[in-house]
Amino acid sequence: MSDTKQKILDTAERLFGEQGFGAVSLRHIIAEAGVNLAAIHYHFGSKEELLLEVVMRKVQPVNERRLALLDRAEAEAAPGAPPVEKVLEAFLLPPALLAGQSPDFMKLMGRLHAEGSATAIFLKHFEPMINRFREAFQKALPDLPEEELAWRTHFMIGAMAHMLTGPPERRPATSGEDPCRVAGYLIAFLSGGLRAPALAPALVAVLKENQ
Amino acid sequence: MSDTKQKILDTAERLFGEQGFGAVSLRHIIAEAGVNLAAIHYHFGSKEELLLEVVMRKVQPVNERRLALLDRAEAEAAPGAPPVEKVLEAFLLPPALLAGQSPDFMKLMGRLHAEGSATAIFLKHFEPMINRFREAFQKALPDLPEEELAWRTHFMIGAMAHMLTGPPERRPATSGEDPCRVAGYLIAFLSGGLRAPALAPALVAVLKENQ
DNA sequence: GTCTATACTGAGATAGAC
DNA sequence: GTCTATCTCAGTATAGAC
Repeated sequence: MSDTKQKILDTAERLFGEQGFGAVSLRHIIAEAGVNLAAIHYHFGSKEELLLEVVMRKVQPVNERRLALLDRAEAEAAPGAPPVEKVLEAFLLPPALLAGQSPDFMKLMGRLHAEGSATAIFLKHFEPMINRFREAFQKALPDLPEEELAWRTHFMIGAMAHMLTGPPERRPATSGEDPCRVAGYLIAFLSGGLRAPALAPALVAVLKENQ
Repeated sequence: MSDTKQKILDTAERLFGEQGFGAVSLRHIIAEAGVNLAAIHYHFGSKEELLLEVVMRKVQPVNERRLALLDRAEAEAAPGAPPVEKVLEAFLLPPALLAGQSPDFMKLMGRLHAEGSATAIFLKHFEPMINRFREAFQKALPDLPEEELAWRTHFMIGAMAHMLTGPPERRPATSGEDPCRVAGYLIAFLSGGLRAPALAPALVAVLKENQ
């Protein structure tokens, strides 16, 4: 990779992390990086795509670590399947540790997560990993209807994303601000949710009455 | 409220809903509303604050309905406290119904939710309601340590927000696309999570080893 | 293939007349 | 309260030097 491209990525990562995506203009970045404005568009095409590369550079190792932990859990549980808790651990621990190290960076993730524009590219990078985990959850919860498992996975991602990228002023205080402790809270919570009995038709009826 | 202000709010709500916040310029809005550009800054101060008012106008009734349902659940359970499921129902059903009616609008909520800037004002409007619900959850789950309950509430809000405002292409398919059914899935999931046993210290130790 | 200089279009914001 | 005119600054596009 060229030196210019490298400098742009490093500077953008720092400035985006410190001040947020919207607050940092391309002209701020080129001033600090000592490069030309057009170099950004030459190497990345647009500000959005620059952000995407900045984020992906840090997220890739997290996803690799997730898969490695899942591999290990499956090897340990063979010939059976690992329990929900172990799958959750593999999925949640790597990003929780990253969040503990660089909270600023996670705010950027939150932006990408909330934006529609980058979703397609985002999904492409995550899909192989997500699919591996979906299978693992299905094996750990064989009795749950498929549609309900899909929704529970959706809820899980929401809870995780909010924990990782949510605004700091809304985060509860934690003894020691220990990322492992918070990850533990989340694993306990999610395993309870994933293991809950499937939705009873009676509840849907009650909800319809109240609407 | 002046006619100009009303026209701006109505037009902004429609355009933001149809095309998203970033894609709609103030100049689009004034063209369709037939008002002057400066009128927006006179009445709202900035584009961000306009969005905030647009959103709040629709969210206020939802919060009122939440409190009314909680009141009713508490009256029915007196002299005891309502179970977690009933509290969740009061909290989740009103926004789920709104999301079913106007999915476009919920994407705007997602933006506010993800942005740091509006958080303070956002919080001020939600705090009284959130506090009422926090108390209700505490009464329904008297054995859970306070710190852990705070985190579980945080996770709950993340799961709800992701269900309501998440990108449509990531939402699982649902039989009949019934908002009550999805709300039911969420209530079943969250009551399992909230009722889960408190975090075991052993789990934290295991996580620390793997880090 | 890389990078620089410069120009273009459209955004949100504002001062001051009415 | 409302409008005109104007300002500043953003992201983007292109022509051409190395």
